[in-house]
Amino acid sequence: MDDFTSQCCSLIKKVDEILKYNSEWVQRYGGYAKQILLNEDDLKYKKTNFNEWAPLYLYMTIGEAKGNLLFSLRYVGQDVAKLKVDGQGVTIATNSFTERNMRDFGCNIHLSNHSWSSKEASDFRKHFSNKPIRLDVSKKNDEHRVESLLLTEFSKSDSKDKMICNIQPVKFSGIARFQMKTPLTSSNISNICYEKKAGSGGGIDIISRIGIGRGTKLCVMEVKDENVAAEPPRNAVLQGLSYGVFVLNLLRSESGDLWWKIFGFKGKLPDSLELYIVCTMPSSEVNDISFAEKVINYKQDFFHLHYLYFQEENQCIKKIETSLKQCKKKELLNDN
DNA sequence: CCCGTTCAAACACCGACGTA
DNA sequence: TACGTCGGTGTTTGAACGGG
Repeated sequence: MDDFTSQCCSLIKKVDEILKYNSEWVQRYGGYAKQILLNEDDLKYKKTNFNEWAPLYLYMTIGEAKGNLLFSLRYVGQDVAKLKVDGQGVTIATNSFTERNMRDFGCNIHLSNHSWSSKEASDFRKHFSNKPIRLDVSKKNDEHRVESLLLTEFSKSDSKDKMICNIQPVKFSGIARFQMKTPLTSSNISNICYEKKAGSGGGIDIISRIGIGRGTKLCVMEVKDENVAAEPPRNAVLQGLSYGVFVLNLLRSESGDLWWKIFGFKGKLPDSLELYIVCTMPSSEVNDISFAEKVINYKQDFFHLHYLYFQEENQCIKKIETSLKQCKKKELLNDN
């Protein structure tokens, strides 16, 4: 076993112990799952009342999905408004985002429960469809922006202008983008902590389904907005792996079959899972591919390690280099 | 501002594909 | 073989666009 693999194994063991020692998540996440599934039909119905209009995308937190079913509307991954659907129809409110909308996107439209079909709401959508330049120079939100670009790319259902195929992001009820929160903080790999407070743990950047047909696999992607020596790809793999250990524990917990459903699978939870862990970051001059296709056994399940290096251009993902073979386009496979 | 036109999103259906 | 999931195609619907 090479050094990196043994580093992975000791990390898996450590996270496994943390989750065993702090078992309160089992009940907590079981409760989330029941509430989210109870709300599923309501959420789908609410969505039939309006269209998602690029480049504004619908998001929902776990809290919103299990509670009030407010949609978050985001531009380049940043909250710009909340949508509410009730007996009165669809309404949009910018409430606490107004100031940042002005500061970051030059948007001076203030909405407080305006109708989705009102002139004001239409002007608001139009402002963002003109692709406003981010006025804020700090790159604080760049990871959210990059995540959003990747989600838009992976969500495409037409392979003609899709960089890679057979990948679809997991969304609540197939509708709202979300971040799968974990009870772990893993941003510092050498100091993984447990978080009891709901919503305070680290989130899985992108959780997606990969493959075609019955054997479609779940995939945890750890996204970085930079590919620099201080945060090398291997660290992203380790961070993704720590979240992966949580996902497998969740799927093997008493609410595992419910979460399998939430992740968008219609069939039975498999007896043995293959969970893909993908380091997802911008291409560098020499991309680290040393960990590609490593398989690590964990109880009855398996982790598969992969990379996905991308280039962007003009707010779009333009080129992807990946070890995910099942995602490669046919014409590219035949070229070899 | 209204209303017909145009365009993009959503939907319904089904074939391809890969797995149990 | 049966089944689950992605994506292709054609149609419907929601919202933008533009002329008057």
